[in-house]
Amino acid sequence: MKKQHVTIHDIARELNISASTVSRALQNHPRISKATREAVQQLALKYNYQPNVMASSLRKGRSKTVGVIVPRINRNFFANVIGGMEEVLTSAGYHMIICQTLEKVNHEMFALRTLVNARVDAIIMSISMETKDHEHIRILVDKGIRVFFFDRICEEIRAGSVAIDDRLGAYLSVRHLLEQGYRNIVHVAGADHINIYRARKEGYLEAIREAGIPVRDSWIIEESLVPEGGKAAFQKGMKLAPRPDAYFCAGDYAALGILQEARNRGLKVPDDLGITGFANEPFTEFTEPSMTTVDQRAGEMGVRVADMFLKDVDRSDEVHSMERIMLKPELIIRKSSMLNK
Amino acid sequence: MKKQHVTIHDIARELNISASTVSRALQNHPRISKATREAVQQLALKYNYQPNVMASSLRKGRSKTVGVIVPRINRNFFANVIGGMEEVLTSAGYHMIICQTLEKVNHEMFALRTLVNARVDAIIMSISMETKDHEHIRILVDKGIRVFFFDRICEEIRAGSVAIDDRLGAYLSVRHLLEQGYRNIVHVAGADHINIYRARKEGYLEAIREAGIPVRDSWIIEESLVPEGGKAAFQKGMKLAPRPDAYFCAGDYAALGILQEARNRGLKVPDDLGITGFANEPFTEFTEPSMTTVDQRAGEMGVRVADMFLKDVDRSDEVHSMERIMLKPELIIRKSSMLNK
DNA sequence: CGTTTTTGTGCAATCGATTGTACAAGATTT
DNA sequence: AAATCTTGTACAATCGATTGCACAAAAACG
Repeated sequence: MKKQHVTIHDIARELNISASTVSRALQNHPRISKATREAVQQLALKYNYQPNVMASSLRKGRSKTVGVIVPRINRNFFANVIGGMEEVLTSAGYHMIICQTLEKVNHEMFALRTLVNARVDAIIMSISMETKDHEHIRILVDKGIRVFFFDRICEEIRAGSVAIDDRLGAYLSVRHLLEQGYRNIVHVAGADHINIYRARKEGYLEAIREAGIPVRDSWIIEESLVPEGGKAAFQKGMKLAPRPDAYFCAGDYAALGILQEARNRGLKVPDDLGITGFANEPFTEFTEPSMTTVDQRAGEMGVRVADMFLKDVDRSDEVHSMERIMLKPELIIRKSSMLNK
Repeated sequence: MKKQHVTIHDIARELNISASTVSRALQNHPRISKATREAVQQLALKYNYQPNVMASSLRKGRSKTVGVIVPRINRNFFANVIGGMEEVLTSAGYHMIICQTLEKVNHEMFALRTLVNARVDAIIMSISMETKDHEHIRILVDKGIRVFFFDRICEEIRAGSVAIDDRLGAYLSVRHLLEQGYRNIVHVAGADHINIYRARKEGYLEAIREAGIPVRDSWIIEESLVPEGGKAAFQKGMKLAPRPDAYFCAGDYAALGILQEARNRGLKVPDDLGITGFANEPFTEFTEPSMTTVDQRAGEMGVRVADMFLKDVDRSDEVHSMERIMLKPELIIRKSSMLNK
């Protein structure tokens, strides 16, 4: 096991110059003579010198690291966002430290603390399901820590964010159902305190109103957006009058539950029942029938929020941006909503 | 914007003691009097003191950070492994820096360099598809950098690893097909230089041999394990005699391609054709018919490899472990392979 | 009571890179 | 030729935490 790392001091010693000269030579400082500069750079290359990031970070007060907080890494959407961020950040010389909250607010607070503690240059996050109060985030923003949100953003806090237009996505989806001829459309909604679910509900309402259909509160069923939630919603839907002929779900997994339950009850999709989901989870392409859903452009979202951070980094600390980007969602029409009339 | 961080010097000044005493007090050094210790700890609490990780890392020569290299973060399997690692590492006070190779060997080399450069305490990786030569990894191991592999391990290098028993998984899957009465089983294989695909092929061969069926090379079709690869394999299969009655695919996406192509050709699954995949991708549960596959225990794999690292960290540098853990895969039997004879 | 041991704390160096300032030698100006 | 400017480099402080060593004061010992 050899000495692990070459330092500027090693190079300095070998060339009989000072470490500061080496440091400057490596940065192409104009005051360093061409001869010295070249000698240093050559030797650095020869020894494959790599600056110690920790030392440099300590001195410069920035770590070239971005903290990322997501509810779950293994959720397709988040994994895709992270993938997008990674490509951008890595090529800009940044690292990502990733934490998951598992939807718990105390995990979220812990993650924030450790990231601040690690002196990350920014935190990019999507808030947990449990997070209703945002004080723990606001405190950091007030301290001058750069925070960016994606997807599940927090409107009360002055911070940059990237999300898709959930309202539009929902609106397009419901309008599509209406165009197909479905009339009695139930909305299986997510928790109302999360902005994205609220926006989806609003998009639903907008489309329904626009079609001149009266809005009935009992047609909005809030459930956990998992297959079981979908099944529960289906049960509740069975008791409604008139009988629903379509379900617009705020999540694909809930839509899947509806699909399964409909099959169990002998209802044919899409003929007896139209179903649309939200998120374009990979499985939606392969269900029988394949499922209409809304793509959230996860990869692009990651790229955009990472870009936003990078643009911001270069500015002075005082003008921390708070641009709010909204991506257009894409309605993916598949068989579960195609009435061939 | 307030001063961002409290340091031991701030605490020292306030208590009129030296920074070194503060440092020791915080570490519960026995030489520090109870009175001082308590005063320091109280003040630290009051100001919410958090040690500067970079400073401490620089001094101690370890960063409390683990580098993770995966082909793609957004692949379900890898996202799950990472999720498992995260839970273990975070609660042990470690961070994860994540890099993806996108299956490119030059990305892999770049990631290794930046991670070494970031002074991570270990690198946990799954090698890229393109990686055939392992010198760039061996060099690091020889330098004393701790490397652990998971899933796509590199047998030539002395390093700890966690993988599932791919051979067994394949064997169980093919034996299951045989038990169901399928005889002419084609194997859609992955790239042979990747250990896991080789192992799956061997498992297939073992089951076939055990059943007393002659092994025919043309029945092993190497393809890219995506739906299109599956379709291509299906085409090739159509030309074989006798006609295959089942496909064991080294990946779920290829199995999906076969399923789709079979449907296009009017073949009924599982009656006319049995299909099994590998990986237990989420969608396999929802295809029609649902797909038999092998679960790779991704989350557990992440937990185990992270644990292996943690156990190793505490030991002296000289006895770097190279335990090789093999997890038992789980055959998930679903409809695509259930001949109800 | 003098000597040894223990206890509690501070000093200063260290990790490696960065950067303001100083300073000498050479180049340019007047 | 003296004064000024430019060029090239080194010194030393800094970022914040850690740690070997020194040393004084207190305690324990013979």
